[in-house]
Amino acid sequence: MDEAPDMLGHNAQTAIKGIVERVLNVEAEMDDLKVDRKEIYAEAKAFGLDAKILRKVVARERADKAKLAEEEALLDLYIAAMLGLKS
Amino acid sequence: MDEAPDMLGHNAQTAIKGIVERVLNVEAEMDDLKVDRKEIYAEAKAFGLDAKILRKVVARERADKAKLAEEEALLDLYIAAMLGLKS
Amino acid sequence: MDEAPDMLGHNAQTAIKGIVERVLNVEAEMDDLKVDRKEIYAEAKAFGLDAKILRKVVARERADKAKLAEEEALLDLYIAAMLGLKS
Amino acid sequence: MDEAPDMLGHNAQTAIKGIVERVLNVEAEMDDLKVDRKEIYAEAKAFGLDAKILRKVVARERADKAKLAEEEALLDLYIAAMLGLKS
DNA sequence: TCGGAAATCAAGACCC
DNA sequence: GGGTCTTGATTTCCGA
Repeated sequence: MDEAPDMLGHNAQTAIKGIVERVLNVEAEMDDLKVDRKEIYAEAKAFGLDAKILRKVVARERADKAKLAEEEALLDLYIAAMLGLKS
Repeated sequence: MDEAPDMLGHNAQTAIKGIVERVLNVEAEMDDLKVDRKEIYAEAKAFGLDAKILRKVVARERADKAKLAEEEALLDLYIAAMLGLKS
Repeated sequence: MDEAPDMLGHNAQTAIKGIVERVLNVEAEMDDLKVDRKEIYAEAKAFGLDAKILRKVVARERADKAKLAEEEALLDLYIAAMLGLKS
Repeated sequence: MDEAPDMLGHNAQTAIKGIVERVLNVEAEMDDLKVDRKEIYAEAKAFGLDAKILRKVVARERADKAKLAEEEALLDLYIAAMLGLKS
Protein backbone atom coordinates (compact mmCIF):
# COMPACT_ATOMS: atom_id res chain seq x y z
CA MET A 1 0.00 0.00 0.00
CA ASP A 2 2.96 2.28 0.12
CA GLU A 3 4.05 2.12 -3.46
CA ALA A 4 2.88 5.06 -5.49
CA PRO A 5 0.42 4.19 -8.21
CA ASP A 6 2.34 5.30 -11.26
CA MET A 7 -0.83 6.11 -13.09
CA LEU A 8 -0.55 9.54 -11.58
CA GLY A 9 1.74 11.92 -13.45
CA HIS A 10 4.89 13.09 -11.75
CA ASN A 11 3.49 16.53 -11.56
CA ALA A 12 0.47 15.34 -9.67
CA GLN A 13 2.59 13.22 -7.35
CA THR A 14 4.89 16.09 -6.58
CA ALA A 15 1.99 18.44 -6.05
CA ILE A 16 0.24 16.02 -3.70
CA LYS A 17 3.39 15.47 -1.71
CA GLY A 18 3.95 19.20 -1.39
CA ILE A 19 0.39 19.93 -0.41
CA VAL A 20 0.32 17.25 2.24
CA GLU A 21 3.63 18.38 3.62
CA ARG A 22 2.52 21.99 3.89
CA VAL A 23 -0.74 21.09 5.57
CA LEU A 24 1.10 18.89 8.03
CA ASN A 25 3.40 21.76 8.88
CA VAL A 26 0.53 24.15 9.41
CA GLU A 27 -1.28 21.65 11.59
CA ALA A 28 1.86 21.03 13.60
CA GLU A 29 1.99 24.74 14.35
CA MET A 30 -1.65 24.63 15.32
CA ASP A 31 -0.92 21.80 17.71
CA ASP A 32 1.81 23.85 19.31
CA LEU A 33 -0.57 26.72 19.80
CA LYS A 34 -3.12 24.41 21.35
CA VAL A 35 -0.50 23.32 23.81
CA ASP A 36 0.27 26.95 24.55
CA ARG A 37 -3.35 27.70 25.20
CA LYS A 38 -3.73 24.70 27.44
CA GLU A 39 -0.74 25.83 29.42
CA ILE A 40 -2.18 29.28 29.82
CA TYR A 41 -5.39 27.86 31.21
CA ALA A 42 -3.45 25.57 33.50
CA GLU A 43 -1.52 28.55 34.74
CA ALA A 44 -4.77 30.40 35.34
CA LYS A 45 -6.13 27.47 37.26
CA ALA A 46 -3.02 27.32 39.39
CA PHE A 47 -3.63 30.97 40.11
CA GLY A 48 -7.04 30.09 41.43
CA LEU A 49 -9.06 31.18 38.42
CA ASP A 50 -11.95 29.23 36.96
CA ALA A 51 -10.96 28.08 33.50
CA LYS A 52 -14.52 27.47 32.47
CA ILE A 53 -15.48 31.07 33.14
CA LEU A 54 -12.34 32.31 31.46
CA ARG A 55 -13.27 30.38 28.34
CA LYS A 56 -16.61 32.13 28.31
CA VAL A 57 -14.93 35.49 28.66
CA VAL A 58 -12.59 34.71 25.79
CA ALA A 59 -15.46 33.53 23.64
CA ARG A 60 -17.35 36.73 24.34
CA GLU A 61 -14.34 38.85 23.50
CA ARG A 62 -13.91 37.04 20.24
CA ALA A 63 -17.55 37.49 19.38
CA ASP A 64 -17.25 41.19 20.13
CA LYS A 65 -14.23 41.56 17.93
CA ALA A 66 -15.94 39.66 15.14
CA LYS A 67 -18.90 41.94 15.47
CA LEU A 68 -16.73 44.99 15.25
CA ALA A 69 -15.02 43.67 12.16
CA GLU A 70 -18.38 42.94 10.63
CA GLU A 71 -19.63 46.45 11.33
CA GLU A 72 -16.44 47.80 9.88
CA ALA A 73 -17.03 45.82 6.71
CA LEU A 74 -20.60 46.99 6.56
CA LEU A 75 -19.47 50.55 6.97
CA ASP A 76 -17.03 50.14 4.12
CA LEU A 77 -19.84 48.76 2.05
CA TYR A 78 -22.02 51.77 2.77
CA ILE A 79 -19.22 54.14 1.96
CA ALA A 80 -18.54 52.38 -1.30
CA ALA A 81 -22.24 52.50 -2.13
CA MET A 82 -22.41 56.19 -1.44
CA LEU A 83 -19.38 56.90 -3.47
CA GLY A 84 -20.88 54.83 -6.26
CA LEU A 85 -24.01 56.96 -6.23
CA LYS A 86 -21.98 60.03 -6.88
CA SER A 87 -20.35 58.82 -10.03
CA MET B 1 -19.40 32.54 41.98
CA ASP B 2 -20.58 33.67 45.36
CA GLU B 3 -19.09 37.09 45.31
CA ALA B 4 -19.91 40.09 43.22
CA PRO B 5 -17.54 40.83 40.31
CA ASP B 6 -16.23 44.03 41.76
CA MET B 7 -15.03 42.25 44.82
CA LEU B 8 -12.15 40.76 42.91
CA GLY B 9 -8.79 42.06 44.04
CA HIS B 10 -6.64 44.05 41.68
CA ASN B 11 -4.30 41.13 41.41
CA ALA B 12 -7.06 38.87 40.22
CA GLN B 13 -8.32 41.48 37.79
CA THR B 14 -4.88 41.98 36.36
CA ALA B 15 -4.33 38.25 36.11
CA ILE B 16 -7.64 37.69 34.34
CA LYS B 17 -6.97 40.47 31.92
CA GLY B 18 -3.54 39.06 31.14
CA ILE B 19 -4.79 35.52 30.73
CA VAL B 20 -7.61 36.52 28.42
CA GLU B 21 -5.29 38.66 26.38
CA ARG B 22 -2.78 35.89 25.94
CA VAL B 23 -5.42 33.36 24.96
CA LEU B 24 -6.85 35.79 22.45
CA ASN B 25 -3.44 36.22 20.91
CA VAL B 26 -2.90 32.50 20.65
CA GLU B 27 -6.30 31.99 19.10
CA ALA B 28 -5.69 34.77 16.63
CA GLU B 29 -2.59 32.93 15.49
CA MET B 30 -4.61 29.76 15.20
CA ASP B 31 -7.13 31.56 13.04
CA ASP B 32 -4.35 32.69 10.75
CA LEU B 33 -3.14 29.13 10.42
CA LYS B 34 -6.63 27.95 9.62
CA VAL B 35 -6.75 30.50 6.84
CA ASP B 36 -3.42 29.23 5.60
CA ARG B 37 -4.63 25.68 5.54
CA LYS B 38 -7.80 26.61 3.76
CA GLU B 39 -5.78 28.41 1.15
CA ILE B 40 -3.58 25.39 0.64
CA TYR B 41 -6.59 23.20 0.02
CA ALA B 42 -8.06 25.78 -2.32
CA GLU B 43 -4.80 25.81 -4.20
CA ALA B 44 -4.85 22.04 -4.42
CA LYS B 45 -8.38 22.09 -5.71
CA ALA B 46 -7.43 24.63 -8.36
CA PHE B 47 -4.68 22.22 -9.32
CA GLY B 48 -7.31 19.56 -9.90
CA LEU B 49 -6.76 17.59 -6.73
CA ASP B 50 -9.55 16.20 -4.62
CA ALA B 51 -9.49 18.01 -1.29
CA LYS B 52 -11.53 15.33 0.40
CA ILE B 53 -8.96 12.68 -0.37
CA LEU B 54 -6.10 15.00 0.53
CA ARG B 55 -7.67 15.50 3.92
CA LYS B 56 -7.78 11.75 4.36
CA VAL B 57 -4.13 11.45 3.43
CA VAL B 58 -3.18 14.16 5.88
CA ALA B 59 -5.26 12.54 8.58
CA ARG B 60 -3.52 9.25 7.96
CA GLU B 61 -0.09 10.81 8.16
CA ARG B 62 -0.98 12.42 11.43
CA ALA B 63 -2.44 9.19 12.77
CA ASP B 64 0.75 7.36 11.86
CA LYS B 65 2.86 9.89 13.70
CA ALA B 66 0.57 9.78 16.69
CA LYS B 67 0.78 6.01 16.65
CA LEU B 68 4.54 6.15 16.88
CA ALA B 69 4.30 8.37 19.93
CA GLU B 70 1.80 6.00 21.42
CA GLU B 71 4.09 3.04 20.85
CA GLU B 72 6.66 4.86 22.93
CA ALA B 73 4.17 5.44 25.69
CA LEU B 74 3.01 1.85 25.64
CA LEU B 75 6.56 0.65 25.78
CA ASP B 76 7.17 2.84 28.80
CA LEU B 77 4.08 1.39 30.36
CA TYR B 78 5.30 -2.15 29.77
CA ILE B 79 8.65 -1.33 31.27
CA ALA B 80 7.03 0.24 34.28
CA ALA B 81 4.84 -2.81 34.70
CA MET B 82 7.80 -5.16 34.54
CA LEU B 83 9.73 -3.13 37.02
CA GLY B 84 6.64 -3.17 39.17
CA LEU B 85 6.63 -6.95 39.08
CA LYS B 86 10.04 -7.01 40.67
CA SER B 87 9.08 -5.14 43.77
CA MET C 1 -39.59 26.81 22.27
CA ASP C 2 -42.09 29.50 21.49
CA GLU C 3 -45.13 27.71 22.73
CA ALA C 4 -46.12 26.62 26.17
CA PRO C 5 -45.60 22.96 27.05
CA ASP C 6 -49.27 22.16 27.41
CA MET C 7 -49.94 23.25 23.88
CA LEU C 8 -48.38 20.09 22.56
CA GLY C 9 -50.83 17.80 20.88
CA HIS C 10 -51.51 14.40 22.34
CA ASN C 11 -49.66 12.80 19.51
CA ALA C 12 -46.55 14.75 20.29
CA GLN C 13 -46.87 14.03 23.98
CA THR C 14 -47.23 10.34 23.35
CA ALA C 15 -44.31 10.35 20.96
CA ILE C 16 -42.08 12.17 23.41
CA LYS C 17 -43.01 9.81 26.20
CA GLY C 18 -42.25 6.83 24.01
CA ILE C 19 -38.95 8.19 22.80
CA VAL C 20 -37.75 9.05 26.27
CA GLU C 21 -38.81 5.69 27.56
CA ARG C 22 -36.93 3.85 24.85
CA VAL C 23 -33.78 5.88 25.34
CA LEU C 24 -33.92 5.27 29.07
CA ASN C 25 -34.16 1.55 28.44
CA VAL C 26 -31.20 1.59 26.10
CA GLU C 27 -29.12 3.59 28.53
CA ALA C 28 -30.05 1.28 31.36
CA GLU C 29 -28.66 -1.59 29.31
CA MET C 30 -25.54 0.41 28.69
CA ASP C 31 -25.14 0.95 32.41
CA ASP C 32 -25.39 -2.77 32.97
CA LEU C 33 -22.67 -3.37 30.43
CA LYS C 34 -20.48 -0.79 32.09
CA VAL C 35 -20.88 -2.68 35.34
CA ASP C 36 -19.96 -5.87 33.53
CA ARG C 37 -16.83 -4.33 32.13
CA LYS C 38 -15.83 -2.95 35.46
CA GLU C 39 -16.24 -6.39 37.00
CA ILE C 40 -14.08 -7.94 34.33
CA TYR C 41 -11.28 -5.49 35.05
CA ALA C 42 -11.67 -6.06 38.78
CA GLU C 43 -11.37 -9.76 38.15
CA ALA C 44 -8.25 -9.22 36.08
CA LYS C 45 -6.75 -7.10 38.80
CA ALA C 46 -7.47 -9.81 41.35
CA PHE C 47 -5.64 -12.15 39.01
CA GLY C 48 -2.61 -9.92 39.23
CA LEU C 49 -2.98 -8.20 35.90
CA ASP C 50 -2.45 -4.51 35.33
CA ALA C 51 -5.79 -2.99 34.39
CA LYS C 52 -4.16 0.07 32.91
CA ILE C 53 -2.24 -1.96 30.40
CA LEU C 54 -5.20 -4.17 29.67
CA ARG C 55 -7.20 -1.08 28.77
CA LYS C 56 -4.45 -0.07 26.39
CA VAL C 57 -4.50 -3.48 24.78
CA VAL C 58 -8.27 -3.35 24.38
CA ALA C 59 -8.06 0.15 22.95
CA ARG C 60 -5.47 -1.00 20.46
CA GLU C 61 -7.59 -3.93 19.36
CA ARG C 62 -10.52 -1.64 18.81
CA ALA C 63 -8.40 0.84 16.91
CA ASP C 64 -7.12 -1.92 14.67
CA LYS C 65 -10.62 -3.03 13.85
CA ALA C 66 -11.69 0.53 13.19
CA LYS C 67 -8.69 0.96 10.94
CA LEU C 68 -9.79 -1.94 8.80
CA ALA C 69 -13.18 -0.33 8.32
CA GLU C 70 -11.48 2.92 7.45
CA GLU C 71 -9.30 1.22 4.84
CA GLU C 72 -12.48 0.07 3.18
CA ALA C 73 -13.85 3.60 3.19
CA LEU C 74 -10.64 5.04 1.81
CA LEU C 75 -10.57 2.47 -0.92
CA ASP C 76 -14.12 3.37 -1.87
CA LEU C 77 -13.06 6.97 -1.96
CA TYR C 78 -10.17 6.22 -4.27
CA ILE C 79 -12.41 4.24 -6.57
CA ALA C 80 -14.94 7.03 -6.65
CA ALA C 81 -12.19 9.52 -7.43
CA MET C 82 -10.88 7.40 -10.29
CA LEU C 83 -14.31 6.94 -11.75
CA GLY C 84 -14.78 10.67 -11.42
CA LEU C 85 -11.65 11.24 -13.47
CA LYS C 86 -13.23 9.41 -16.38
CA SER C 87 -16.24 11.62 -16.70
CA MET D 1 5.49 -6.80 17.68
CA ASP D 2 2.89 -9.49 17.28
CA GLU D 3 4.79 -12.38 18.77
CA ALA D 4 3.89 -13.07 22.35
CA PRO D 5 6.69 -12.44 24.80
CA ASP D 6 7.12 -15.91 26.24
CA MET D 7 8.32 -14.53 29.50
CA LEU D 8 4.70 -14.50 30.57
CA GLY D 9 3.40 -17.80 31.83
CA HIS D 10 0.79 -19.62 29.81
CA ASN D 11 -1.71 -18.99 32.52
CA ALA D 12 -1.17 -15.30 32.34
CA GLN D 13 -1.31 -15.31 28.56
CA THR D 14 -4.54 -17.24 28.54
CA ALA D 15 -6.01 -15.01 31.19
CA ILE D 16 -5.07 -11.85 29.32
CA LYS D 17 -6.48 -13.17 26.09
CA GLY D 18 -9.72 -14.09 27.79
CA ILE D 19 -10.06 -10.78 29.58
CA VAL D 20 -9.43 -8.77 26.46
CA GLU D 21 -11.86 -10.88 24.51
CA ARG D 22 -14.60 -10.45 27.06
CA VAL D 23 -14.11 -6.71 27.30
CA LEU D 24 -14.20 -6.43 23.54
CA ASN D 25 -17.48 -8.29 23.47
CA VAL D 26 -19.00 -6.08 26.11
CA GLU D 27 -17.85 -2.96 24.30
CA ALA D 28 -19.22 -4.27 21.02
CA GLU D 29 -22.60 -4.58 22.70
CA MET D 30 -22.25 -1.07 23.99
CA ASP D 31 -21.54 0.15 20.50
CA ASP D 32 -24.70 -1.55 19.28
CA LEU D 33 -26.69 0.19 21.94
CA LYS D 34 -25.19 3.51 20.97
CA VAL D 35 -26.33 2.91 17.45
CA ASP D 36 -29.78 2.08 18.75
CA ARG D 37 -29.94 5.28 20.72
CA LYS D 38 -28.78 7.31 17.79
CA GLU D 39 -31.49 5.77 15.66
CA ILE D 40 -34.11 6.60 18.24
CA TYR D 41 -33.06 10.24 18.25
CA ALA D 42 -33.02 10.27 14.46
CA GLU D 43 -36.51 8.89 14.49
CA ALA D 44 -37.58 11.58 16.93
CA LYS D 45 -36.08 14.22 14.73
CA ALA D 46 -37.91 12.86 11.71
CA PHE D 47 -41.06 13.15 13.80
CA GLY D 48 -40.33 16.82 14.28
CA LEU D 49 -39.00 16.63 17.82
CA ASP D 50 -35.95 18.50 19.04
CA ALA D 51 -33.25 15.98 19.93
CA LYS D 52 -31.40 18.42 22.08
CA ILE D 53 -34.38 18.99 24.32
CA LEU D 54 -35.10 15.28 24.42
CA ARG D 55 -31.60 14.66 25.65
CA LYS D 56 -32.19 17.06 28.48
CA VAL D 57 -35.42 15.34 29.39
CA VAL D 58 -33.70 11.96 29.42
CA ALA D 59 -30.87 13.32 31.55
CA ARG D 60 -33.36 14.72 34.01
CA GLU D 61 -35.23 11.44 34.19
CA ARG D 62 -32.03 9.58 34.85
CA ALA D 63 -31.09 12.00 37.58
CA ASP D 64 -34.49 11.55 39.16
CA LYS D 65 -34.20 7.80 39.11
CA ALA D 66 -30.73 7.96 40.57
CA LYS D 67 -32.04 10.16 43.33
CA LEU D 68 -34.83 7.74 44.09
CA ALA D 69 -32.39 4.86 44.24
CA GLU D 70 -30.20 6.85 46.56
CA GLU D 71 -33.06 7.64 48.87
CA GLU D 72 -34.04 4.02 48.79
CA ALA D 73 -30.55 3.05 49.84
CA LEU D 74 -30.58 5.63 52.60
CA LEU D 75 -33.89 4.29 53.78
CA ASP D 76 -32.48 0.81 53.92
CA LEU D 77 -29.58 2.14 55.90
CA TYR D 78 -31.90 3.75 58.41
CA ILE D 79 -33.92 0.59 58.72
CA ALA D 80 -30.82 -1.46 59.25
CA ALA D 81 -29.65 1.01 61.87
CA MET D 82 -32.92 0.83 63.71
CA LEU D 83 -32.95 -2.91 63.62
CA GLY D 84 -29.42 -2.86 64.90
CA LEU D 85 -30.46 -0.78 67.87
CA LYS D 86 -33.00 -3.37 68.88
CA SER D 87 -30.66 -6.26 69.11
C1' DT E 1 -29.03 27.55 -0.19
C1' DC E 2 -29.99 23.78 2.35
C1' DG E 3 -28.81 19.55 4.15
C1' DG E 4 -25.86 16.28 5.61
C1' DA E 5 -20.86 15.01 6.78
C1' DA E 6 -16.65 16.20 9.06
C1' DA E 7 -13.55 18.70 12.17
C1' DT E 8 -13.06 21.33 16.38
C1' DC E 9 -14.20 22.49 20.88
C1' DA E 10 -16.18 22.14 25.47
C1' DA E 11 -18.30 19.14 28.98
C1' DG E 12 -19.05 15.09 31.56
C1' DA E 13 -17.57 10.53 33.15
C1' DC E 14 -14.42 7.57 34.85
C1' DC E 15 -10.35 6.03 37.25
C1' DC E 16 -6.93 6.71 40.50
C1' DG F 1 -10.28 15.84 43.87
C1' DG F 2 -7.33 15.92 39.88
C1' DG F 3 -6.18 14.26 35.42
C1' DT F 4 -7.35 11.90 31.50
C1' DC F 5 -10.32 10.29 28.20
C1' DT F 6 -14.60 9.54 26.13
C1' DT F 7 -18.82 11.76 24.60
C1' DG F 8 -21.80 15.39 23.10
C1' DA F 9 -22.49 20.07 20.98
C1' DT F 10 -21.07 23.47 17.95
C1' DT F 11 -19.25 25.07 13.93
C1' DT F 12 -17.63 24.41 9.36
C1' DC F 13 -17.41 22.72 4.90
C1' DC F 14 -18.90 20.46 0.74
C1' DG F 15 -22.27 18.68 -2.56
C1' DA F 16 -26.94 18.57 -4.43
